[in-house]
Parts: sequence; C-alpha cells; structure tokens
Amino acid sequence: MSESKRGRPRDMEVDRRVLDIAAAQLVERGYAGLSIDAVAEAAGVAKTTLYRRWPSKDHLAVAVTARMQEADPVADTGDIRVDLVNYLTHIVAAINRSRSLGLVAELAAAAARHDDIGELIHGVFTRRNALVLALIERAKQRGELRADTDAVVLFDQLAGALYYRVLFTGMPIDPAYAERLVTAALDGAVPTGEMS
Amino acid sequence: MSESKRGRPRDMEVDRRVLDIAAAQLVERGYAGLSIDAVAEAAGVAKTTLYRRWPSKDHLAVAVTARMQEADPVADTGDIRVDLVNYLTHIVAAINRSRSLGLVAELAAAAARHDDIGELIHGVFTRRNALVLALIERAKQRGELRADTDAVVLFDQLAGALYYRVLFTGMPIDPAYAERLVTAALDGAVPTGEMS
Amino acid sequence: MSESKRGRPRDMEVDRRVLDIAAAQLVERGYAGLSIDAVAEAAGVAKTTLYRRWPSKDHLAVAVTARMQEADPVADTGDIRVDLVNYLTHIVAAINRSRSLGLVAELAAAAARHDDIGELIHGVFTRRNALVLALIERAKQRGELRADTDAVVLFDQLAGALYYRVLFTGMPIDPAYAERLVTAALDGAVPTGEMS
Amino acid sequence: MSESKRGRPRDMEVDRRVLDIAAAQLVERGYAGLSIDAVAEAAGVAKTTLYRRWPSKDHLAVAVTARMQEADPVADTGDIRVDLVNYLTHIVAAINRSRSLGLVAELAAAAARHDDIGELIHGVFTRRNALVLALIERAKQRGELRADTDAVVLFDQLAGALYYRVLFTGMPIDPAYAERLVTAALDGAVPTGEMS
DNA sequence: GACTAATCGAGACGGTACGTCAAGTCTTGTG
DNA sequence: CACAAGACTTGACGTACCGTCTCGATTAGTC
Repeated sequence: MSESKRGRPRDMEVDRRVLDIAAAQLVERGYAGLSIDAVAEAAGVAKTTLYRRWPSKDHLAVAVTARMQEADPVADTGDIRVDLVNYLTHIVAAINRSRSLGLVAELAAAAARHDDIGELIHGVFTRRNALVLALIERAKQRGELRADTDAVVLFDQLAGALYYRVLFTGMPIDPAYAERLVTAALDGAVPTGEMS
Repeated sequence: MSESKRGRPRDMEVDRRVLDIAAAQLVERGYAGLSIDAVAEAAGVAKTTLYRRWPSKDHLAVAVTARMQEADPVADTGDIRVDLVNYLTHIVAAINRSRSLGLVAELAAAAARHDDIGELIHGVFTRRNALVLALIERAKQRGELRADTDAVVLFDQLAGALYYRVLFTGMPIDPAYAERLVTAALDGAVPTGEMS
Repeated sequence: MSESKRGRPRDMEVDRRVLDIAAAQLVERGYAGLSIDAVAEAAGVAKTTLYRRWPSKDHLAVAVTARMQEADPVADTGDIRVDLVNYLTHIVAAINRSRSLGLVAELAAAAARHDDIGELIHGVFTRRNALVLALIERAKQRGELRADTDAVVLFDQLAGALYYRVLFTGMPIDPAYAERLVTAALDGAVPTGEMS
Repeated sequence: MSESKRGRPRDMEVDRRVLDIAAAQLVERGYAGLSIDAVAEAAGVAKTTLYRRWPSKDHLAVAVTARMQEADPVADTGDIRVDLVNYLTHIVAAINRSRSLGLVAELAAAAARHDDIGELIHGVFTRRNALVLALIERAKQRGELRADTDAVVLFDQLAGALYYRVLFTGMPIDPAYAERLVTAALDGAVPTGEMS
C-alpha cells in the first residue's frame, strides 16, 4: 500500500536550514537578491538538493513566505469594529516592517507567471484570511453586521485598500488609516436613511 | 533662458518606435519576455541608445505602461453609483484582457526595488485616479455622498479590492463583482440606523 | 595524496574543440577578429564554459598559441653554424606565413597588460628556446664555440634581430638574412686579432 | 594653384594640448587605458576635432610616441664599443622606466593591423636608428670594425636582443646586459683564428 | 554482507539576458 | 570651414543567475 521506502531518506534538517537562510536573504536583500547559488552555499548544501525539494526559485520563495506567516492574531472581542481595526493594524505593522512589500509584489508576479505557484499563493492567502472571514460571519450572526453582508467583499475592501495604497499609490499606511478604513467600510458613504 | 540646445538632438521617432515594440513584447510575452536586446533589434536601434533614455529594463517597462493608460473613460452621469460601477467595470475588463495582471505585479515589484521607479509608478496611478477622485468630490457636493466621506479611502477600497482579489486570492472578477463592491462601499455593512 | 576529484569532471573534448576553433579564427581574422562569442557559438559551447577555463580573451589567445608551437625542429648536425641557420630559417618561414606577426605583437602587449599572462607567454618562449640553448651548449663543449660564450645572449641576438627587424623596422626577413645573422653573430664585427 | 585657404583655420594649440594629455594617459594607464573620449574631454575638445587630425586611436598613439622620442643622445667618442654601450644603456633605462614596454608591443600590433600605421612606426624607428647606423659606419671607416660589417644587421642584433629579451622571455635587462651584448656582438662566438 | 535505491556534495554545463565600454560616425548649432 | 556638444551605430566584453547534468560518496532498507 505504502510506497516502498527504499534509498537514503531525506535529511529534514536541510529543509529547515535552507528555509532559514532563504528567509534571511529575502528580508535583507529582497527577491532579486535571493540567489539559489548563494542560499545553497550558505546552507552548505548542493544546488541539486535544493531543486529536489523546490522545483524553482519561485517555489522556494513561496515556501519561505508560507512559513513566515503562520500566526496572525485574530481575537474576537465581540466588537467587530475593534477586531477589524486590530487585525488591520497588525498587517500594517507587518508591511511597514522589513521588505515584505516588494516580496508580496514579486510573489503576485510569480503567481501570474506559473499556475501552480498561483495556487500556492492563493492557498496561503486563503488560509490566512479564513479566520477573519469567520470573525465577520460571527458578527453577522450576532446582528452586528447586516445579514446580507458579503464577508469576502468586505474583507477585500479592507485588505485590498491597504495593499493598493502602499503598492500602487505609494502613500503611507498607519494605524489611523486602518481605523478610517474600517469606519468607512462599515458605515458606508451615502447619507443615513438614503440607502437605495 | 532655456538651456542652450547643443549637440545632436535626440531622435523622438526612436522613443515612439521603441515604446511601441516594447509594448507589443510586453503584451505578447509578459514581463520576463521583454528583452532589451530584442527590443533594440526589432526597433532597429542600438542597445546603448535604449540605455541612454531608460537606464534599466524596469524603467522602460514603466515608460511603456505610463503611455499605455492615457485615457480611462470617466463619465459623470450625476449618479455616483452608476459612474463608479462603470469605471470599475472598465478596469475589470482591462485586467481580464491580456496579460496586464502579471505586468501590474511586476511593476509594483520594480517600484519596491528602485525608489525612482516607485515615484514613476505612483505618479502614473495618481494621475490616473485623479479624475475619479474629482468625480467623488462632486458627488459629495451634490449631497449624494456624505460630506465627511474620504474620497481617497473610498477609492482605495474599490480599486484595492479589485486588485487584491485577483492578485492575491486568485478569485475571478467580473462586472457583477464590481457592482457588489460599489454597493457594499456606499451602503456600509452595519444595519441602518445603528451607526456609531 | 591528490586533491579529491569531486564534482562533474570537465569535458576535455571542449578544450580541444574550442582551441581548434579559436586557432582558426586567430589565423583567419587576426587577434581583433577573435571573438569569445563567436568561438563559443562555433564550438557549440556556452560562453560561461569558456570563461571558466580562460578568464579572458587574452588568456584564451595565449592558450591557443601555446598549443600551436609544440614542435619546432631542432636538429643537431654537429655544425652549429648550419644548425642555427636551419632553425632561424624555420622561424623566418613561420613568421612570413600567416598572420603570426601581428599575433606575436598582440601577445607581447597582453603580457604587458596582465602579469599572469606575462608568465604564460614567457613560459612558452622559454620552453621553446630550451632546445636551441642546449644545442649551443653542446657546441661550446665540442669547442665549436668559445667556452665563455653566453648562450642566452647569443640566442637573444639571433631571435631578437629577427623579430625586431620585422616588427619595428618593417624590413623583410628571408633565409639569406638568417644566414647573414648567424655569420655576424658567430664571427663578430671587429677585425680578426684585434679583440680586446 | 594652391589649395584655397578658406574657412576657419585650425587651432594649432589643440594639437599640443591633445598630444600632451594623450601622452599622460598613455604613460599612466597604458594603451588600453587611452580612451579617445577621455582625451577629448580632458583636452576640452570635441571628438570630431580629434578625428579630423588623427583618423584613429592608433594614429593618435603613434603621433604621441613619435613626439616622445625626439632626442636619443648619440655621442661619438671614437670608441665604438663605448658608444654602443652608452646608447644601449640609454634605451635600457627608457624601457625600464614607465610603461613604454606594453606601448611598444601595442604599436607593433597596430603596425600589423594597418599598413599606413606600419609605415609610420617603421619611419619612427628608422629615423631613430639612423644616427647609430651612421656611428657604426664611421667606425668601419676608421677600421675599428671590419669593412664587411653589415651595420643594419649589427644594430638589429643589439636592439633586437634587448626587446626580445624583455618582451618575450620576460628576463630583466640592465646596463650589465647591455655591455655583455656589445661584447658578444663585436667579438663573435667562435674561437679566435677559427673563422671560416 | 551484498544489493539496491535514493540522497547528498561538488561543480561543470547550456542558456539567456544584462548592463557596460570604447571606437568611430553623424547631426545639430555657433564662431 | 573649424569647433563643441552630444546622439547614434556597432560590436564585443565580462557577469550573473537559472536550472540541468554528471560524477563519486553516503546512507538507508532488502535479500
């Protein structure tokens, strides 16, 4: 039933060491500065060993980022407004720290280059977002949000604004912006009582 | 008054021809498929001539895209809801057509790589968005939108959601999504009459 | 004892093919006409492979010439006068044939540019001259030449005159000149019996 | 009859300034380090102006060297042995000083590349050598040298040995070598009284 | 203990593009 | 005309990575 386990087994220590070093390079020198040769050398590992695990530089980069964002704190205080601001503030901090910005863009580009990488990336984001979507759903059931609220659309509005602003318009993001964002999304833009 | 114009003047025809060809390559073969050598050859121009005008491949790519998006149609029907849906629908179509997706991501990455490119990109988006921001402002003055609406935040929510969704979560975007987006942004998520 | 031979071994066939083609280019089109790109292409080899073995165009050229002059015929007839004339005549023929002249000058220039190349070139000439120096030594022991004859000086006079004449003064060299040269060097210029 | 002398006359000052600067570059950075662009810039002169006078870099280099070696001291003491040693010692000093070595080789290479440059170079050497050849001729007439001495061959032996030694074998040259050289050339290598 | 099968380290290799450099030509406008 | 300025062509150079390959040496489990 199980595939026969013959031959020398993989050294799991290698995975750890390579990902650590690749993460370091990625943070220090950006995506373009992540060189397979350099990582292999620094990890004391042959390039072939690298390619046996990650079929391309893009795959390695995705693996690194997947491991980097394991735990985003999502607390449910019962006040959706507060919870969302907290969460966005956390993301804002992560973006402003380190080089993660360029990295995120490069990953999106890699996703557009290769379908399989696209799936990996999308999986990463989907898993990361699931907790917040659940949060929103619970607020709907509590009646804090309208029953017809589309959780995904709401979340897209929030997270999307953040990335769009910083990536494309180059404007800064900070906790105050996160708060304005949540307010705007929750309250809407039309005058009260005039909804269609 | 003006700096004396000495020496052989630049051949403006070259700019046109190079940008045309680069645009074609970009659309046909994507960002990675844009090769300075190939463009130079196809344009019948020396590589050095290219580098005299655009100091790197990234710069050329930015120049190309800047020229590509001259006119996005922004009509003011007097109904902001309709105008925004129209505009977003137009962007959705542009994104779904051709390879522009990967290109956008690559440009964002390039922006993160070099500061000067960042400024160029941000300028492009800023100019492109100005018309829509003005549209929103007019709707505010008409009383169609609340007076305290932050136009930039509203726009970030709309455009950002679009790009975020398609780039990072890999979900499709279509006219229906554009409509849901506008509705959500304008009407908000909290039940009517419960605004803080 | 020997350094352990790890990694993929170099393909010696490549050396042979590259040197053959480079030699051909060198002879047909001269030093300036020797292009790394062209050689790599013609040899069906990547440029990087070339640079791994010869760190610059100059190094490659030296390697080519080193291989070209493996066997200069040095016969010992017992008559030093005859032997030297034969040898010089052979060199004269080699110089007059093909482009070797410019090549020799270029190599000397390359030697002045890079120290390591200098050593290579000097090694080539040293090895090439060793046989003739031995010939001269034997003539000394036979008593054909004076015991205090400095073999190196004598050889410098002969070979040097040849190259100097053709390279710097542009005068032709031929077998007759070779003979005059040997006569002059062996017999001296002062009237007999008037030596200091 | 005379070519019409119309238009702006050439600025002779330019020639001087350019040659000065080119000479400096040549000495400081060698032949490859002599860049037309750099010379033009340093001389405050347009490249076209340079090319109007010297049709190529090689021509400029030749012009520079021609001007550099105006006066080699040739004194006639009445003792040919002494005079030759003096002269060679002077050349040895010139070679050992500065970068002239590589330069000489490059010029020889340039001579082999273009016929017209060859003629220029050969002219330079011919003129430079004329005085020494005359010296040798006078020694012949005085009976200091054998009447059948070939002055050119003798000179080739002396100067040639110098250049050959230092360019091709990489051995050092010094006044002592110059002396050994003259002795060997004048006295010959065969035992006294055994001349054929 | 021999055999088999996979991993690992090392490094050569093909390929593709990059960005740079210098030579020499051409095109302006100015004196 | 000469000249300054600088754009342009041409051609090659050397470099940097990527991803593949070929070795020999380990390191298991299997027979």
